[in-house]
Amino acid sequence: MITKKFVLLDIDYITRNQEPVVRLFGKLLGENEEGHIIVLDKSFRPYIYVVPSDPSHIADCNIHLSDLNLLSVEQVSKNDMGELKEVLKVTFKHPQDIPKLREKILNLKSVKEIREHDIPFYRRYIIDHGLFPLNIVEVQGKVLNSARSSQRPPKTGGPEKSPAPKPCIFQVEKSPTPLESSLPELKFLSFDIEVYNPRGMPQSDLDPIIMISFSSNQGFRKVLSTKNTPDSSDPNGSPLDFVEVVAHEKELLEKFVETVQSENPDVILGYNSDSFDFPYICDRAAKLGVPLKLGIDGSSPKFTRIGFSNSAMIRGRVHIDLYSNTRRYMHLAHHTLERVYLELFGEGKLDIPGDEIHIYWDEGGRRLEALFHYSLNDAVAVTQIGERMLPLSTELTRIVGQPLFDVARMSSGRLVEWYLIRKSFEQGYLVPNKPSSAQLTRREGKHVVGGYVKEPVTGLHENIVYFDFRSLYPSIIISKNISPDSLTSGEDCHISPEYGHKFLKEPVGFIPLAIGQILQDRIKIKSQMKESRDDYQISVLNNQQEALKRLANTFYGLYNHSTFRWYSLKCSESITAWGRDFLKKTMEDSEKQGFKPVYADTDGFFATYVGPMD
DNA sequence: GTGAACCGGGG
DNA sequence: GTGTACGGTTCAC
Repeated sequence: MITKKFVLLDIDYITRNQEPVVRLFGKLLGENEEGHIIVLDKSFRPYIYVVPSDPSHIADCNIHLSDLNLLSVEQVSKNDMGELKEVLKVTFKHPQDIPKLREKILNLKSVKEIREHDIPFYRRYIIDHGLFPLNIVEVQGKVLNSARSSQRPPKTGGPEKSPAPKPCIFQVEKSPTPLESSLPELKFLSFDIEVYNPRGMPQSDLDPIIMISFSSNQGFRKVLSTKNTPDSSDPNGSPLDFVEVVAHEKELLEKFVETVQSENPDVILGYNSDSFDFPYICDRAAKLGVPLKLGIDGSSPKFTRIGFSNSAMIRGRVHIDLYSNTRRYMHLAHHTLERVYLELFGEGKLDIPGDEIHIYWDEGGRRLEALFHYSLNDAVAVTQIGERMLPLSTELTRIVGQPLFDVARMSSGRLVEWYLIRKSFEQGYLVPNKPSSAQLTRREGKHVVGGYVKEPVTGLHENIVYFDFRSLYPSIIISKNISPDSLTSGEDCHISPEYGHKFLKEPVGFIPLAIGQILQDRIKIKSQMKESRDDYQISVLNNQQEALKRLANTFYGLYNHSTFRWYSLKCSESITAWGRDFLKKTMEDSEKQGFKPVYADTDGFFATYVGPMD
């Protein structure tokens, strides 16, 4: 058996002989290795948990299940909200059997509820195998094809470029194992398209793509264009060395594909590329008959629905639309590429008004040259923004353990949820179900009293100090053991102010345990940062601790998010009650120390220092 | 005031 | 795809 090591970039499954085959896509590591690997694993099957109506007659439940076309049913013990339960682990032949059969199973009289029936198969796979995307994975098995073919499509002119090696296809024979992780450098390629738009916003059935520009984090820069500036002796050359002229739009798209293949990036970056660039490219390529073999497996982009919008997936690579990141993490009124660039780098970006692009194009000469610069500049700006924003997403990926593609598109609440789903697996807990629409309506109707507000004392205050409580909420959850599985009606417990909700002192609840681990990891990383002398390592560690901080601070508030699987009104009310209690008590204490609070709102308060009282 | 509808960003 | 965002603002009554 051969061993291969790679960085896990992407995961999916395909169906072969009606059976699921998981594919792990990675960037190869190690001596004499380059390029990408596709690992095939045929050994994993989907499953759900079934909670019986009558635990003492769990065998009846098993009999009823045997009528369905299942692979196996097995009795297991799981912790459900602090209570140990005997449940059935029901294994199916194919992931798509689950939506087909779960209603039938739920409707069986002997079945009380079904759990973990909505975990996508690829996510289940990496959780159950202990794999983390962007970490190093080792597999043992055999190479199915290691073709290092140097064939390339017929040349259409332009500078010579070495083709990327074809991916190594590998059959797993032993379960993949994660290795000690360090983050290998990822190659990313940004791109941006320009479209001829005499009627305002372009329409993909009418308006051609005229330019595509590229920028990588390894210095590659290029603009492909279907028009040249006239002041060049060579009709195919250009006075600008980064411009490559092609004959027509079809060739432009073919060159686009070739460039992605030869640059062979791990990550593809765009700005609004989920809803503009990729849909537009796909429409034009379909119209002109250009195969968009952008994926590692030669596949074309696929669009997956996330909410009401689509996301473009390039299989085996990671396509990230930085617009979603800037909207999530930068609090600006607008998130145009120009505005975001200004905010991050403090300088303006070369800009051409969108509706004038066709004018610059038609006019040619200096105007066209400006358009070349503008287009390249956009791609370069995307690379720079990526270099600034991605480290947080890559570390969140390695902590939460979901693919970078998903992590880059998830709210921090969802990140926490997937972090907890993995923790549930590790600790033998059953994951709570997503709320039904009826539960959602009920939850949305309930409102929790917010934080304490002290109206500001008017006037100009000097010697202002701010007492910040935001970071205190995680500590409240831990110190009061606020967790749905800790709720009790017994004795010897933490009792929340105002509401009197009771929480067990022991054992540590599922959520407080998770937050505790996050905070401990963060402390450990911070001390490693102090010891390290390696700048790259320090920056990675810093991103890790930032990611952990983000996760820890997200927990507060989640108990009151209607879609959160661990939603709990009692937990939510108790946090704010203890929060108000702490805030008021600390304000009182501060007055004893010579401070005078002038304004307070939920997370903290402002005070002036007036000197010690006599 | 309140709930529904719309919008973002891209050329 | 073991699927269906989100939060802020404006609109219509």
